[in-house]
Amino acid sequence: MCCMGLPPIDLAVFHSEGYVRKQCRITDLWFWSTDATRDTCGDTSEDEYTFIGKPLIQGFAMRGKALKDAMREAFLTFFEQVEHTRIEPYPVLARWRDDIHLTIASIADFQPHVTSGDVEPPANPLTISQPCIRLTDVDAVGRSGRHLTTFEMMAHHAFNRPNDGKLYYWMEECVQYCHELMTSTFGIPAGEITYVENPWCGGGNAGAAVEVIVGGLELATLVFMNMEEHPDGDIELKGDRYREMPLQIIDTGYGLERFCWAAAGTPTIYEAIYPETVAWLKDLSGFSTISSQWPELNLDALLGEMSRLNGIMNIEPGVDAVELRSIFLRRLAERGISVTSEQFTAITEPLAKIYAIPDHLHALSHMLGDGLVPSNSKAGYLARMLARRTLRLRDDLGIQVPLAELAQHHIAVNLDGQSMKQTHDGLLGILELEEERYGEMIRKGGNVIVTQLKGLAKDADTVPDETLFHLNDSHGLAPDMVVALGQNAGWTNLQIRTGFAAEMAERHALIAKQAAQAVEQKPLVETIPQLPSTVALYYEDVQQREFDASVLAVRPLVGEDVPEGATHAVILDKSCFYPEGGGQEGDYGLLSTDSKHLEVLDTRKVGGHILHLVCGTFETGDLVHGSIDWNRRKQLMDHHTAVHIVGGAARRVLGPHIYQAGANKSVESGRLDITHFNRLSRSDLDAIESIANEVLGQVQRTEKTELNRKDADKKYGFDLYQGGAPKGNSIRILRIADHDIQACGGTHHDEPGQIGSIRIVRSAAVQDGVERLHIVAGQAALNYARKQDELLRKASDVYGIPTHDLPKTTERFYAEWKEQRKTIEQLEAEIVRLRTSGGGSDSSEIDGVRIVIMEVTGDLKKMTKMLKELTLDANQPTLAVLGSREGGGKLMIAVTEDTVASERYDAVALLRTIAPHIKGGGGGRPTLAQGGGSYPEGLDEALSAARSEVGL
RNA sequence: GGGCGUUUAGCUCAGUUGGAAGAGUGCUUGGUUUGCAACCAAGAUGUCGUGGGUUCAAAUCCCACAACGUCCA
Repeated sequence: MCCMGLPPIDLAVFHSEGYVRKQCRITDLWFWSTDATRDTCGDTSEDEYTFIGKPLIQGFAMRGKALKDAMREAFLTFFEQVEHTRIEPYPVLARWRDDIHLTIASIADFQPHVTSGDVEPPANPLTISQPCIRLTDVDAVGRSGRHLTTFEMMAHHAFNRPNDGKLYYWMEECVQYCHELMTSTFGIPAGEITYVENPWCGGGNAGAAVEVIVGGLELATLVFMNMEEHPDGDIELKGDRYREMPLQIIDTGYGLERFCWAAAGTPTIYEAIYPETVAWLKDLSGFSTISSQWPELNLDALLGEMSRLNGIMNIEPGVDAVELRSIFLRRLAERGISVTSEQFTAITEPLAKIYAIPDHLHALSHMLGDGLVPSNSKAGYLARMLARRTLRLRDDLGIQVPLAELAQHHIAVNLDGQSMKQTHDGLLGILELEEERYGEMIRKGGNVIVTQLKGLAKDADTVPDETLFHLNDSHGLAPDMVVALGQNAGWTNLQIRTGFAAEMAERHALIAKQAAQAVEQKPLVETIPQLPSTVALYYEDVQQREFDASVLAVRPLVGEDVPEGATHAVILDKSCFYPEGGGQEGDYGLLSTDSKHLEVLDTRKVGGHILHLVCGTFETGDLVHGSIDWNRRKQLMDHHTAVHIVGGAARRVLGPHIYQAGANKSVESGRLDITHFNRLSRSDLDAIESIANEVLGQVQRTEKTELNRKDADKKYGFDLYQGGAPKGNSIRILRIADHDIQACGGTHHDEPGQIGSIRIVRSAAVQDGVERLHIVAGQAALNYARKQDELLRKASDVYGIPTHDLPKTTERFYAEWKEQRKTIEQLEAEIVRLRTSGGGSDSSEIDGVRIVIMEVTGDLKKMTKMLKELTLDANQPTLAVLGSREGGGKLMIAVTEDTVASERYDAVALLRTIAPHIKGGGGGRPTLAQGGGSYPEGLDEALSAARSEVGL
């Protein structure tokens, strides 16, 4: 993280408050402290937490939600008093971004468009308390005493543009605000604060930064982001080159929960922010009875020391648990806390789980509250992972409370009054479903484990690594679950090999790294010269079909993804050809001059230019007349507007979590992918379809407006970006009454009624948590209906019945077919019996073995049935040779097992001798051989060869 | 977005090297029992997910599709 090479941060505020600049003897970082003798920066392996049992922030006696609320309010109020505008937090699902799923910091709200300078911030300067979720340290939550997956980042931001004379404040004022907040609002003595200079870089940006350390805990970071990565940059940091950027951003982050902890002085952060849930879970899990076994043990002292130790020990992930325990025991003993290994385990293990649960519930409630649907990919997977972790923690603790009930309790206590997009019942319903699916996984897992372990000796003590990897990756069974379930199933000595967890994590990291290598796509044309952007006529009038324009450039096509026959891209000064985008396919049509007509095979967009893909060229400066294939365009518009209407209808029928996960509109049909936690039934589809068609009649006109992003966000929120995050500052918004409002660059009908009708043909699961609706509208709907009719007609014509009798008749035919097939099999067997039992020419006997050599009809399957009749009766030792002329000739030979017949005859050897007569081969077991050939005419010879072979 | 797995009787699942589709449970009938549970005996139930391919022969090998599940980004 550290990038050296920046000048010292020497501010007047430091000097006036009595701070001196020193270098840390452990980290080498420069820091400011009022204590001239201090030689560590405050955040090192030698700086212990000093606030545990001795709160450093005064005046906040409450705990839990009340503490967080008070702390947040104090922070925001302070910055409002110094001219910052308070803004509402953004969702934890970062739907305005396509590079991250979750909001990981307050600055994430303003990336990438505000931080790049393209979009105005909602206020400037501003203050916010942004709920964030980071899952990278999920393993440490509960164990370390301080890690959280979900936290609020309190912040003050300023976006300066010194070139435009817009300078709000920079380092000096920023640190001054911070210092005043810490010392006056929160009453922290200046001597307890160290300001550490530690430059920051990440995500293509960099800048000087100051960490604010209080009592060994980093409470805040102040970043002065003023550089961006650039190959020609004149500042080198950590091997990358940076240059100054026009925007200079104050990016701060104050950890709300850490402030709460420093104010409460509790042994761990969890007791400060989730005291009710922790107490409840202790109760439910019977923790108090465990800890009361040892009345001589001071639990608070133990936990406090644990947190202090955790704070200074940088525990690498994957450190062996046994080793870690011995380190802790040794160091606790050094501090005068005597605890046995048994006591340590009995107390810390359940407690770590109790602490993690409210944290996970908090993150989960935020995510689901924002309308996320759990699934097995993308952001949904993160929610499922948290839900399953919580369930396992709960099960490990032996708590028998449904997940939904835990969440309900958590929300009532910790998230009261929080506005959520998802309904309360919807959220609990999703959790019930998740618990059901988890239970199902465990149940199936038991079977899978037994099957996988079958080859393993019952007294084995380890499971092969490959088996553990496989069970984890393919069946979701974590190694410790495998061991536990395996022990129940009889492998009582099983244990997890030391160091296995770390190896599995490494292996996953390696796989992820390999997968990260992106495939670069070749551009459509080599270069586009400096030209004005093409004027898009289709926005002014979606009905316009013809236009005149002049040719600005013609470029040969080089990309691979071009329509067949297209050789060149024509760029015009204006066009009403819609280029492929937003899931809507490009227009086709014609470009012509007086002497030349070129068919437009597809239309694309590169930058601000519309590329008409044609076979042939024009001269630059030619005046062309363009006309679009209107039937195609009309159909594409039908589907596009219909997709929006169906999306709105689905939201009304299924709930607020319905979000567009993708869409495509072609001439044949429209496709809409929506997020939902269950498969859709036909009656769901019917309900959506009905509402969609009602909208066609009710909404007279669609409303198309263009807003800048700041106003669009404010007016409509982030549901606008269902079709993906748009790039520019200007956003086109399509509003279909209150039914559906989206940012969309496609072409849409002014009057929805022009679509005619909408049919939802079917739904398919494109991935877990995402349903794909296939939609036909307008002419395509009519075509679809006709095609369906035709299918029905053709099917019923086969039977010669009216179409409404089709289901009944088909059912009857199928039942009869099954029955008759059975009868035929029985009859065939009967024929064989008759031909062989009567002692006819097909059957004879040699020394107590019945010999049956005969030609039959049928394939190998039927012949097998016949052979069964002949050779399965041990009381009648038999050698049977059957031949058929089907499919090039088939031969099958069987002898009754474990009888004199099988002793005397070898079916495979006999087959090999006679098969050449039908020019074939085959094989099998000594009691059953089968083969085939390519010369059915030789069957008679083959059978007589068999006769002479056995001596008939 | 990438990886992996599963799909066989109503249900839960076996099926080894490609060579005669199985078990447990449930079901039907009969027996035993005061009744239930249990037990004994006999029996029925299969588009081996769908569609192609390889092969004399495919539940098994290959390809595509579908449904379901799972790990990771």
